[in-house]
Amino acid sequence: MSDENVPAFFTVFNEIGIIAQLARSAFEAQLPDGMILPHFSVLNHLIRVKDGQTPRVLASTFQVPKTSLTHTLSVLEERRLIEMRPNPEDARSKCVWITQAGRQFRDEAIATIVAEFAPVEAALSPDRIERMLPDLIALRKILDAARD
Amino acid sequence: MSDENVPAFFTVFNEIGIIAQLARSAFEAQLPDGMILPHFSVLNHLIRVKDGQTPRVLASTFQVPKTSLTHTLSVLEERRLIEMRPNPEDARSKCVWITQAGRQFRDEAIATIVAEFAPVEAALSPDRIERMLPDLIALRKILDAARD
DNA sequence: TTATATTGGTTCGATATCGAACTAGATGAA
DNA sequence: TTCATCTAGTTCGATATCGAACCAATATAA
Repeated sequence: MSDENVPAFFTVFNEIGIIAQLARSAFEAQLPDGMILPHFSVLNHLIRVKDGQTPRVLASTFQVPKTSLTHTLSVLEERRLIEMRPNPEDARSKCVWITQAGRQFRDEAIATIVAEFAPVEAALSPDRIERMLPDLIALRKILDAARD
Repeated sequence: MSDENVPAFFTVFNEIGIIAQLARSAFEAQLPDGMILPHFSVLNHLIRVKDGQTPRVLASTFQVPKTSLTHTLSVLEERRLIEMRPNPEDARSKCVWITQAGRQFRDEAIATIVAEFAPVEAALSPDRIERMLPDLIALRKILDAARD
């Protein structure tokens, strides 16, 4: 099969995959030892959206299997960055609450990473960012809708 | 810290991360059991660029630690999709060659995945793809240049 | 009501990732 | 030369991912 038969949008996904990997590496290099992007992402989500959500809801939000999330949450709980409390509405379930230490961790991580990414920010024209964002959001929604 | 202090381009990286994850899941769902994206990526690279390269070069191309690549290559070799031969120019080193079965595997994977992604392709206007690609490439180059 | 099916979460096992330490071969300086 | 240093690749150990099987609780149907 020659490459002409490969649709052009595969190149887009390829570039996106490379960017995601590079950005993730740079991001994680600034996190303390043993902390990785999913740990940060959960804390960030609990603050930006809301805490008190169940692991089930979080797993579906992040598009990961619930077993993966169990593990991520156990690390965060171990480090006292979240608390797991019983769900008053369903005895099978739990609710995930961020702690004060968790908020502080997330804020400090952002401050560190914003500083680390300053050269990247400087190299990026605001035009480009504004131009890309709507297309990226549209693409994400299309992919999300295509999931079975 | 309030969200206004988070630079706008973080949103771009966030969207890119989500898209990469969704695309990867959809992609891997079409691969045979036990095969994942890195396996395909190596085969694809060996065909699209060239084979006979050393693991060292491949690791640096894919931006992964050499230990990760050792593992990926061992799976591909186990499945007879690549062959590792001594490097005639350096007795420490090896060269990675794709087999006929490897070529066939890659071609079939692409055919399957192109079919699977047809709905996504249909939902994406060619305009959008063309508009995004140059910006994505520019962003990737900026990130790549920012690596230590 | 009671039996069955479904759901939220964990445990387990298999594979992936990746840093540290190691081995063998290459390179370079004395 | 020869000895120290560097480099390519593997091994090892620790953690991450994720599907299958499991348990407990809820929802549904008879």
